[in-house]
Amino acid sequence: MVTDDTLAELAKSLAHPARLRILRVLLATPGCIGGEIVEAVGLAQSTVSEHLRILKAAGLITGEIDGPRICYALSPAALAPLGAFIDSLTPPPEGACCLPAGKDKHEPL
Amino acid sequence: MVTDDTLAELAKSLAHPARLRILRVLLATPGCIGGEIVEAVGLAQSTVSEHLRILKAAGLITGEIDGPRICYALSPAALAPLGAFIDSLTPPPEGACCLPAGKDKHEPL
DNA sequence: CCTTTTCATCGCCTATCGTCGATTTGCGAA
DNA sequence: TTCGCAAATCGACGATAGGCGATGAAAAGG
Repeated sequence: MVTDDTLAELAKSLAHPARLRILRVLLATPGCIGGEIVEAVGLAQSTVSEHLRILKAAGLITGEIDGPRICYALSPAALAPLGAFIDSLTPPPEGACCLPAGKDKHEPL
Repeated sequence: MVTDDTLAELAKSLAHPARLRILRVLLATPGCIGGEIVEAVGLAQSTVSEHLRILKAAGLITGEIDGPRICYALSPAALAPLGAFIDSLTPPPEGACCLPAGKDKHEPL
């Protein structure tokens, strides 16, 4: 079972344009990149580092030390619960919203 | 094209346990419910109303006026872009993270 | 008409987030 | 050892979000 709290944490980690951009950059870059992420997002190095920390804490990325730099890689599996939740929402309420029977809305007491 | 900003807004609307709970209640309730949502989430009515406003602003739910109450219904289609993004992330970086060739990491300048 | 019910909005307060510059740490190279 | 680079951490700031009670507005029913 995945708690709402866990799901919310996951969603929160995606709830910022800079973090989405980082994920895109990571996805588009096959190998290992270092400070190029900083240039790609256009924010201060410390800010990007903080976003990377958040993504790492959420399990969305992993960081391997590679000499003087750090190698970040995606761990998309961490998002599976969130994807499953979104999928579970997909079934639309086909039976109209309120009491399709007509106008006798809520029975009079 | 869906901008990172749009995606972030979508994710932000999911980034709170109370809102997830509201969506679950809406999903589990076939017809129209009113203030039962307030009881279900266990927060103050004004707080729930605010969360509902956020969900409505994000397009995740719709509200129809039905006499004295409001009929909320899911609009899961709004989440499609976010689901697509998560899907697009799914392909894992199979070619190992950093320079699979071995130890001659970054060529010496 | 007035009453009741239901939801939205308004202030107000606290907690968390996002951002930055500055500093510290870790590692390879000279 | 010392230097320089890359990344993380720290401290501080303003902005935003989340929570509440109180109030307001629309509609059904007597």
